[in-house]
Amino acid sequence: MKEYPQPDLAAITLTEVMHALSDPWRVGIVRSLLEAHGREFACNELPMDLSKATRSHHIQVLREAGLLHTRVEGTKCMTSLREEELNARFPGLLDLVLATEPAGSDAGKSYAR
Amino acid sequence: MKEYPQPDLAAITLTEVMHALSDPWRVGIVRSLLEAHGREFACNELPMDLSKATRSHHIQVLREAGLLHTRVEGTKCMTSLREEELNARFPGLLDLVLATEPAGSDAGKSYAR
DNA sequence: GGCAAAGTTCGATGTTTATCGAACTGTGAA
DNA sequence: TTCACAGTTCGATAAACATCGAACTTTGCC
Repeated sequence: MKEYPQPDLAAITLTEVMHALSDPWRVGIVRSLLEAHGREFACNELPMDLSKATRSHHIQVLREAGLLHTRVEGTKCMTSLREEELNARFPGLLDLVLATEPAGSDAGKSYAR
Repeated sequence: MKEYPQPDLAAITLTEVMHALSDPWRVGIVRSLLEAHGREFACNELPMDLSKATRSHHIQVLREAGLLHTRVEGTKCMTSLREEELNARFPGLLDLVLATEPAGSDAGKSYAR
């Protein structure tokens, strides 16, 4: 598979990270990863009702904004949160995501739009 | 002039507020208001190199996302940050804006793109 | 080799967005 | 009332974005 270049977090602006988090699906992904406490996810493990292409797109946006790390493992690509780095560069950001309850707070497994 | 309806912050999602802050001009406005420590600004006091129409647009986006309060005073409209409410609803958000230095950190008075 | 599984890339499409100038609306003052 | 000032609203335009199905690429496995 491909290589996954990781941007240097120092070069990411607040605006860019905010843009990455301005989509409900993407906030949902970050929240899931936060709640999973370090566990990695394969793309299609994320319970989103979207096509493969769109899912891949959202993960790419998050990766390019410095939020995600992706490791290739066989045919899968395991994705995790760059938690420590993010806490250093944008202190309070992840806490905010975790503390702010999702829009449709009835949602259980799969993300609400 | 018009009335300025204020949304209830409880109804604003994290995604919406993130979207409002996903533009460099708008982050600049919020940062200015934060640094001004409670002082109100008239629209055209904000040192942005944009047309009146665009400036008005950005302020509207921020207002509709619950970030700004606008008070009519004569022909001007004085704008301020809903600081306390925001700290209650999105704890850490404004600290984050304040703590994260602007992109072009050489910028002095007027906002960098 | 042949095949399935997991992602990515490639158009295409429809929606949203930022931006502007121009026209409009109130307000206050001469 | 006439004028200027501060904002808003209205097209219009160009760029960015979300979304999908289809085609493609890698990898692992039989």
